[in-house]
Amino acid sequence: MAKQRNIEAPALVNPLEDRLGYQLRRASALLMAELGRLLAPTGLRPTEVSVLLVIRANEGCQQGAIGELLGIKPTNMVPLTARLVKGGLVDRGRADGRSHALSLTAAGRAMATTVSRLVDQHEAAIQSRLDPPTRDHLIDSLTRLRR
Amino acid sequence: MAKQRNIEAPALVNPLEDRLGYQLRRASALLMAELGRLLAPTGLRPTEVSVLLVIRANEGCQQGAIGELLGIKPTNMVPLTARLVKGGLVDRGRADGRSHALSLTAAGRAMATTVSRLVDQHEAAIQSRLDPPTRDHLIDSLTRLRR
DNA sequence: TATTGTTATACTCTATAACTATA
DNA sequence: TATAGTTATAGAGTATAACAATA
Repeated sequence: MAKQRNIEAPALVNPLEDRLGYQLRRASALLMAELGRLLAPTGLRPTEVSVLLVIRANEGCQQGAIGELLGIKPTNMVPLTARLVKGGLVDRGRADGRSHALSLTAAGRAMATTVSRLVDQHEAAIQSRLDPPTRDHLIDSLTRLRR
Repeated sequence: MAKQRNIEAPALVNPLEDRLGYQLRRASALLMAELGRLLAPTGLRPTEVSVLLVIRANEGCQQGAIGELLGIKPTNMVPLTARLVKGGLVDRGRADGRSHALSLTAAGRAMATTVSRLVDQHEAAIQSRLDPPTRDHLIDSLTRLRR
């Protein structure tokens, strides 16, 4: 006799499907995981990469300013920048007795080029799932959502 | 003499502004934090709430099926459901010697009503920042992004 | 006194590996 | 042998509180 299986196995109703918060969370988690895998060979995590790219765009900026820009608390910026400094990617100059002026080392600039390319590659992969005007509208909506 | 301050204080350039992954992550983090604060008085976290609502919509479903629906690994479903059972919100019946049939207790049903209302309230708050057609388009795009 | 960064610590969510019990 | 659930553990990211050093 046949095994009578899977007749309604994946037939669960998802009551969260039409929630923006839920879809946002799922999509974000998926993309961050993808990006994480893409960045893994560089030894950097997505958050570290974001800090590295902000420093490249703002040579000599302060640690706290980066955190403010990226929504990372001062407390959490400490191990983040420490790891970049330890990895030889970032220099911690002195701006002031109490603040650091962060800049990229030569290795940091090379790494920034590499990871920037990987991020571009990931964005391109996303675009293959979404037509360009939809992508732009999406970015616009998300930015507006955050104010 | 005036203190000559803040002349270029918040003037950092954000090179990630036009990245979908970045905006998605920031928006998601913001919304989840908001929802978390809104849910705090109930003693439940966002993830637990999502499980509770899935059980309400699928009485008697299995633990693993919920995880599959929500993208939560079996390993992580364990403490999640354990906490709901311990809180008297969920009953773990037996479906099979090896699987559990999850259902809501009376308290669980009441709690589901409460948190469902809070989630609705949060979604409404989001909508006030986004016109309805934009919201619908956003949900559609996010859902499509995930396939 | 306010600012910048730091330490210590805890929480939430997720991830891997190895295991038990049942089918 | 495959399936459902579990245990132990680690990691990434974020949070609060208390503190030191400098301005």
